[in-house]
Amino acid sequence: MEKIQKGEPPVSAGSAPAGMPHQIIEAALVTLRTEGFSGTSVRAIARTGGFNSALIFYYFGTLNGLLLAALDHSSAQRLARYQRAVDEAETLEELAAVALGMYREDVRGGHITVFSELIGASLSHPELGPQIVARAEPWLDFVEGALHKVIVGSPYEGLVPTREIAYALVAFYLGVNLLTHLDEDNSRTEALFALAERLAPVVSPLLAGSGSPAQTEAGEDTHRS
Amino acid sequence: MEKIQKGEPPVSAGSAPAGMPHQIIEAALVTLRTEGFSGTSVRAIARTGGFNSALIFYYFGTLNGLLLAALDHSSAQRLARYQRAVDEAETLEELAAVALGMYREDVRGGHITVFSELIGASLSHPELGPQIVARAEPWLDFVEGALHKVIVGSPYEGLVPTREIAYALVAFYLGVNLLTHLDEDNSRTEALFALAERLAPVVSPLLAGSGSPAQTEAGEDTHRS
DNA sequence: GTCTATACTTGGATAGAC
DNA sequence: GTCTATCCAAGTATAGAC
Repeated sequence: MEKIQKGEPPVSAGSAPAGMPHQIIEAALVTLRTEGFSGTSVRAIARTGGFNSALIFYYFGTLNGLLLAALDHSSAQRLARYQRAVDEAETLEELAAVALGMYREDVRGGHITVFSELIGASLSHPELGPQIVARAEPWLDFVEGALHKVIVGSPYEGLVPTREIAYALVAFYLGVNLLTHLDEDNSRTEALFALAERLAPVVSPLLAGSGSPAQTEAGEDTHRS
Repeated sequence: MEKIQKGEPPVSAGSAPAGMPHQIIEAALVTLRTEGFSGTSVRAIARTGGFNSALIFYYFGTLNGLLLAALDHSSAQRLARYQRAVDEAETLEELAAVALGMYREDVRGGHITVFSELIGASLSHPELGPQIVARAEPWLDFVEGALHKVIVGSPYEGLVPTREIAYALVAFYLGVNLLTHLDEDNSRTEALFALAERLAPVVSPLLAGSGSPAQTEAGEDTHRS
């Protein structure tokens, strides 16, 4: 019903570049970035890539299938690259710099745009929702790993709910990207990252082990559970 | 060309409830929430509201015109209500509680969904972008005002770039809402707000005037600029 | 002021020729 | 494997009857 039945085409989401399927994925990404989700029709993608629209159904079965494959493709590439950058960073300052670099690249390349578009789309196409959630999970792991790097060894180790904070950061990153695309000049977001860079050297020594972390000095912890 | 030319209909975006136009706006909001942007066609709205689709063009000229009017309507209502709630809050703890209440209400009512949908849409319909930006501005002011309430009188007064932080908070709120709609169970976001409520009593005393704000105690400020 | 009918365009998807 | 031709559903918008 919702599966392709003809000849079992050779591609399942997230494979290596290989001829026509790869060309189609690239065309889908370009279209998604330049036309947005609602402009990304089968016909538009085919026009962008200069191939016939029937090929999309031959290789990916449905338009959504292609879109998810395209998301996997761009996601896997970026995740691997960013992971390397984070691995090399040691201090909070360096991590902030890495984040700024990621952000700039994502804005220029429109990568997050693709993700945001599909999230927006999944609001109206509920069948996409779970698929998108699954694809956000690796990014949560990624951010959580980066958090661990700066927390381990500090007095806050074990006290900070890194999962929750990772979730918050991903949400923030997504929202910033959405808002950035509305403003033609990105001055506000740039100001934000500049602020983060200015703040990092201030927060850093705290992590290095200065004082007692989560301790209410006033006797105010009335309701604990 | 892009303006209505027939009879200069009596509604311009953001007016008070009045018969048919108001009924159309309500139908548009319901459709936006239940079907998402790409499901919110003229026909779908008319079906939802039980009126003829031609009325949309009569009263609002174009579908986008209606959508923006609908956004104005829901936005103005919520802003006024939330402003009252913030006015009554005094401490950081109370503000966190207010934020949680806003969030829960926005999720249930799908208000932010509407906003997110239109932001997503403006990626593919660039002509919408500036209109959406303009409609985000009052919310920035709102959040900045709330920030001032907690900062004034603290040692951080004048040091904290409230505008940037307001921007960050709005972005975060938007991202959280997007992600929330993907997860059928909102446990993660709830955990996040619970964290904020637990954290507020910790941060609060700092604002009350404990120590020097931006001062590295370790001799580690090697690179300042 | 409100609705019916319809013109026109574009969308996803398939069948079958090459 | 790739392309042409086509079906059918849905979209925006308008003209004109009531």
